[in-house]
Amino acid sequence: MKGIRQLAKHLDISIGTVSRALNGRPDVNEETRKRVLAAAEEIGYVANQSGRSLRQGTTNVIGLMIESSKETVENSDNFFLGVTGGLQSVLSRHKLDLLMLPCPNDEDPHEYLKRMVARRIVDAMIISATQRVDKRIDLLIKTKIPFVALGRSASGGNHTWIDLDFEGVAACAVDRLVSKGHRRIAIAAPSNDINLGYIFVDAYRKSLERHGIAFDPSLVIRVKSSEQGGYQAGHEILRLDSKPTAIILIYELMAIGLYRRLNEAGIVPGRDLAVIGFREEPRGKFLQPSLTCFRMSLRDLGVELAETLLATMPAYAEHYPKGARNTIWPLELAPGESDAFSLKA
Amino acid sequence: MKGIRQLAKHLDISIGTVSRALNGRPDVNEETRKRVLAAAEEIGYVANQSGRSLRQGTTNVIGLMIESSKETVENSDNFFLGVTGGLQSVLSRHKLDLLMLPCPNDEDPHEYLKRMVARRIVDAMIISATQRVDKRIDLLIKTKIPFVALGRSASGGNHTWIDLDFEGVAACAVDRLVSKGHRRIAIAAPSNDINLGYIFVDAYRKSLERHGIAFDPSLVIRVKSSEQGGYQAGHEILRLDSKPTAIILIYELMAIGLYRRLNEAGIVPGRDLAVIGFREEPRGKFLQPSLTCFRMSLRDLGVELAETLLATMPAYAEHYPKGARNTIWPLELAPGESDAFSLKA
DNA sequence: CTGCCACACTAAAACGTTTCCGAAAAGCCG
DNA sequence: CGGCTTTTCGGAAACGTTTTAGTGTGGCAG
Repeated sequence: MKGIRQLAKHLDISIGTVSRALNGRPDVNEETRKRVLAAAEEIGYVANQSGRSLRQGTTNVIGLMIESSKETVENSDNFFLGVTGGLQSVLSRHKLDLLMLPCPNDEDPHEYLKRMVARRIVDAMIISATQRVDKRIDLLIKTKIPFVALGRSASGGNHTWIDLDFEGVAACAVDRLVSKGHRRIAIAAPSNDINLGYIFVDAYRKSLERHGIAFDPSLVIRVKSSEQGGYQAGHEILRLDSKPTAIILIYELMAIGLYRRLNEAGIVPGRDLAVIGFREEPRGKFLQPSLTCFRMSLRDLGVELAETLLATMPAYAEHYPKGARNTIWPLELAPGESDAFSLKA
Repeated sequence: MKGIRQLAKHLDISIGTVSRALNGRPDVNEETRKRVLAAAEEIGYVANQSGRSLRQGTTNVIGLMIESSKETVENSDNFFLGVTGGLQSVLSRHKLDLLMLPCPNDEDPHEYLKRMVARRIVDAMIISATQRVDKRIDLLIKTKIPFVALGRSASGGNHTWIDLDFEGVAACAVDRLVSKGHRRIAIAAPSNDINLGYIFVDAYRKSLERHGIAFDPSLVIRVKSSEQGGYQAGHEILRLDSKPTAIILIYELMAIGLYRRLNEAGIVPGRDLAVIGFREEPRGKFLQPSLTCFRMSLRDLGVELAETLLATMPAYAEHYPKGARNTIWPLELAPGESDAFSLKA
């Protein structure tokens, strides 16, 4: 005999009472509840999740879908591991566990998600790397599974999402550089296919125009968000007839490759070319020159994500008043040496 | 009506037959099987995992436990995301799915694993960051759950593990530096509390002695495996009376901080001090000077992990003959500029 | 004293699936 | 044609839990 039955037998109580005692139901004598809890602890009983979720239709598990494609791996750095800390701190308060679902890179994310959802292994989902138009969102809406997307998307009506403040970052970077006298400002970003690439460059363009600076397409360098991409960006810049005096990187790791390429050409970043990165990692300030970039707390983002998600789950919504369905997550400027010089005076 | 019942009704067949058809059992007419498969596809039926695993006692899910503590996050970089690719490529052949279980950093890993195991949500486990003596291993052995540990451990008798070839790397690095005329070789590693720190430094010491070089404790710099740690290591070196001519880093990111500190002191890495890193990342070769370090395929490691794990699972062992229970994973030297100079002649 | 209610508990149904067992049909052999 | 095996399927039990409905107390108000 196993499971709750064994526990019940051992206590000479019906299994129903044991279950209610364990789950904190009101109609059980406090005295017996204590006995049950003690016995459970002693025997080491933990409810079998399959049985429980079969009956309840709920699993107490939140899924976080991530993509493990090579591209993503290189770029995401420890983004997700950082975010999980914040996620867990909120979820654990509700006895919810977090499961990361890494989509195989040879499988269609949509199909993978479909399978995971059909299995009924999670109560709610967080999906990341949302595309401009993303079938996964329609799927989740159709199956009525609570979810929140990390990354804005145009599809599926008004679902809940959180995204980084790319516009704010681009605007702030441009403003800062312009105030130091820069007029020719390059930007390194991925292609427009990736939502982020589109948004970032668009915001950059608008900011330039706000300062009355004409948008020059040749200053938009489309490269991958990696060291390799940074190196390549440096390469592209050097080939321009009319070289920029500053460059904005969409990802902080790119600075490593950029620095390398510049050094090879005898150009000193932070003196001959101003550089601003995007998301600060510990390494940003150890580069030479240290990188001016934008700082954010991955943990806080995780907390926000979790709270937003819980607000969409009927069983938990009461504690988390439904705020804005769409959140723009701010980043803070962390000045470094890489753009310290001024062209003025 | 839902689930398999609906499907059976729709086909006017008993649910037992539907189930057997779906699961590829032999005692079902090929004709009816086709009908069932077609109908399932059309309706979009996927077996409810709770019901299935309750009955079968199996979940078709492999758990990969990772720790999301701050320290780990900073150090692991994309180690796990890289490994999952290889893991999945093997597991998916057996219709097994991979689940990452990120242990909250405020919870005891042992307790967390205990909870996850008790839930019966995974059929087997991969645990990482194993300690020198690790309670989790005893737990897994006691509960008879197939598992493989990423990282050697002394506890629990002879369980299965895979670990990187720290001895080989340390020996190779020392040999290389000595052959270039270096005699005072420093090493930056975490404390002996962490298994890795102990093994690495021990292998380093033995290699030195093999060359008849006396082990000098003052050349062992105990720091964290991060940019910050690298910076600090540089700081420590500069304070030594008798300075080393070379340094071995246990982690490639440390080079960024080390370079920074050296540059601040006017010391040029790769000319005044030879530097060898550990695991190569894309960024290693973009550093200035590019870092000599050791290369490995995270994906291949994932494949090896998966195959080793499957060999320990009775249901799959037939395809994966039980080889060595303990595997030392080799790394390959990738020469760079950081140790290119020679002290000889 | 009677009716009512709250309390604490038991018994049993239900969740969705797989699998065991048996039975019907069909084919084969003598 | 009778007995045998093989093929194919249906019925029902089983997995471990939660939850509903019901049962028997005892207290309390009328």
